[in-house]
Amino acid sequence: MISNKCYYALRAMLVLSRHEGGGPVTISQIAEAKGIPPRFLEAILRQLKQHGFTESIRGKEGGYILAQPAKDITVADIISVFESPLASASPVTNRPGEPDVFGEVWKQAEDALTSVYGNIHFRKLVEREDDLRREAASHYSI
Amino acid sequence: MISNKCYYALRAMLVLSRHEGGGPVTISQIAEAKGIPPRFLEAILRQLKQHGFTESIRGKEGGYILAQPAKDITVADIISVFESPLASASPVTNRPGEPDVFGEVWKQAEDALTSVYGNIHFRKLVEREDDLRREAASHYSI
DNA sequence: ACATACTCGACTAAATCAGTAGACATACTA
DNA sequence: TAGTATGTCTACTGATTTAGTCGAGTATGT
Repeated sequence: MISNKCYYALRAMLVLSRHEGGGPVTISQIAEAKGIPPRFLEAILRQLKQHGFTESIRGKEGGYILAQPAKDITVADIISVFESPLASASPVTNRPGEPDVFGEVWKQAEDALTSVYGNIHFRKLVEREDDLRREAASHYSI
Repeated sequence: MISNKCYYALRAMLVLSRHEGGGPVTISQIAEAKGIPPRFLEAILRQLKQHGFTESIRGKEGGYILAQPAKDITVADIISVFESPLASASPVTNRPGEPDVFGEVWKQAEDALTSVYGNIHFRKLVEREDDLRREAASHYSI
């Protein structure tokens, strides 16, 4: 299960990706666009910055921009900032001598998720968002 | 991330699968074998019973047995008892009119996990556990 | 009757999640 | 150099979930 915080982060990254090449986008603009509590978003964007996915510009005309090209940042990159391991790897310890049958299961699951999340970058998501908007519009015009 | 509770459930099911065809196994035996807090395990086995994966026999010589053949119960079956959706589907609501770009992503992730967890049944896990034990034993005898 | 099991509902402590608040630093502009 | 619009940092708080625990019951075999 993806947390609220992580989902906010993904949607904020989507906004920044859409503005790639344009000027910085402020916290308030993103918060407004996506309906995210601004003070919470602030913490999220800072965390993304610490992991090298966003850059910030202070002062008037400031805001946030992407620190990397949108086509190089994947959903997996962002998720792993907020959710420790992609898939499981339980905290409880087995009995001494108990064979770890599930270890391979978790590994397979993690690989499966990585191959999904790791292949979706934000450039693609922006395009997909455009498509969805067009679909929604044409739905009424037919 | 798989919770402790769910991981306990999986390991308990492994014990029951190993005893498939034999008599019932008591809570204390399973708790002892896997190092699970007994009163907690009790709740877990009851929950598994309510979902049709275990059966209980009361009184002396009682205990728990599988309600279905071990080869028909998958890891996905057990996980979905304890963790609501296999993959995400966030609780936060989008802005009205905001296209749901991530919906398809969650769906792909869920499918990927289902195809991993849904293809591992407990008969296979028991065999795998045997293999691991043999490997560990041969490691010392070489 | 008695011992050995499972059954049920309520309870609690600790951790995590979701979000808030206040004081501060920086940068542009007049 | 004052003012305003931005991001930065640390700490805090309430709600929810997780991980158990407890006490009093119910069924079964001998």
